[in-house]
Amino acid sequence: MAEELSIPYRYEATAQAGALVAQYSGLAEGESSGVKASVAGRVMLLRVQGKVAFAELRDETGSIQLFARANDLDSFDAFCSLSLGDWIGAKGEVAKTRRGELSVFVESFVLLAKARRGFGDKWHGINDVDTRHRQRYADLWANPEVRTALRTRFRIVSIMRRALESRGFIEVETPMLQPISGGALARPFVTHHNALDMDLFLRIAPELYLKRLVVGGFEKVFEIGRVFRNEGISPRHNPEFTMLELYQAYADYGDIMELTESLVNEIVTELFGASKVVYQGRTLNFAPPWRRATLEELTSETMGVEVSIDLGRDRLAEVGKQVGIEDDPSWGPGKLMLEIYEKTTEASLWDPVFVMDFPTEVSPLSRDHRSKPGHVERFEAVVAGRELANAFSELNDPDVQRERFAHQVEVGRAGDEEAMSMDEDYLRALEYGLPPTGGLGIGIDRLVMLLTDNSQIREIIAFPTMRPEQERD
RNA sequence: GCCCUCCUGGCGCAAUUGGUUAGCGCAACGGACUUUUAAUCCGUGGGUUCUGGGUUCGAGUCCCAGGGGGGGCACCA
Repeated sequence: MAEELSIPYRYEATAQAGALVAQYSGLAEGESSGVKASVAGRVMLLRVQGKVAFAELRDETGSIQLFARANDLDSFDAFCSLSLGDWIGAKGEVAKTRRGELSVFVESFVLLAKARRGFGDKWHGINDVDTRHRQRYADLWANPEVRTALRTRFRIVSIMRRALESRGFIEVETPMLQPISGGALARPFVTHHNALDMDLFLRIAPELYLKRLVVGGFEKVFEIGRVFRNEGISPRHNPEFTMLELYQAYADYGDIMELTESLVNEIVTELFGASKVVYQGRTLNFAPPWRRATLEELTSETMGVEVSIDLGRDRLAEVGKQVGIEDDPSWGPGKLMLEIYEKTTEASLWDPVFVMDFPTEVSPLSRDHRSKPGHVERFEAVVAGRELANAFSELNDPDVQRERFAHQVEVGRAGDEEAMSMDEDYLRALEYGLPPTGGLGIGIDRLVMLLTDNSQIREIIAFPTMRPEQERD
């Protein structure tokens, strides 16, 4: 109780560890700066040696040693009985010890919070992946690289916001609870509104609402936010993840390609000072212009023979069989083509490439290609073998959109749980007129993985989805 | 959802072909030490080996079921 009462409600540090180290690392061994500083942070190590004691204090910016002597510090005994993990504030002169370690020579200190649990082995930290993800608060301290990666994540989002705003986009918010789940092909989470006594879906994409805003007169909008998909968890999938979606009136997918490569390159350059980054031991070059090639060209390249939807369904089914795709009678040639591309080609693409002109069949919200029947003006930006972005010239003809929805409804009746539903309100919006519009979606988590050299999505999500722990005591 | 694999004190790890009271380091607790760097030295306590069954004279080790984790497949971003 006494201890609890003695813990202050605030503490004013005059310096942070990182800044002190940067400023005074030039001191000679045994030399004092003559400056007093107060620092606050967590005790990471403690070495008591009779009438002197050394502690490593870590704050958000780094670590600095605390040096305490019984002669100079009245509460020396209390200092020695600190636990690893305790938060303290300490004040004293900044100087180097005889051994040349920059330290705060503690004249007074105050306990800010007691750590009643330890942060694992002081050398190995916490290794158990289960514990690390369930107790992220401890993981973040025990394994500083985790905090570094998350900080990079938050910074990427921040840079992205600024970059978009500087291009005249405004950030908007649209419903997460939606009566109709649309804008992507995925299974939604379902929840219930009691007062309205109706089911609502957690959004799988903000797309259809953002385009409604364009109908309403917002010409350049973006939203960075969480979407939810009721699918399996894997090293690359979390049920909730963060997407950027943006829409630009009067633009087509060509404009969006230019925007995408410049936007991503701007983020990379601001983070690393260059357009090249190393991912999983290989260099990735984000410098524009990125390669542009059609889905069919790229697939033909890897197959060594011409592959396109012009081959017709039967020929494509044969090609699919050759590469190990088992045919599904509900698929048309477009879906087969996409399957073949994904199976044979996508993973082999390394440096950023715009994979263009998808089959209409698999792109219910994209506008028909201006010159290639059966195709839409859609691209995916593929980096390191994975889709990073998905974009298209938006379909703005309400009649065509209605047909596409109708086809989706059919597919859904046939058992595809990811099919879209008819969205009459969205069609009504289109009937008011959606100007030619280019749209883009970027998976922020995937981008962060690339830029933090992580192959595991869990590592760059602060609190990844997990099964609850079993109830204990 | 399917397949493979892992689960030992707070943390990191051990335990020979199943064989005596399950070891070690860190942390904790007590003691020594006035310039340490994972400080060192002496001492102490702490585990129903994920849970529940089973095989066996004997199970941390083998078998079955369940729980949780990880990887792969499927699905997707």
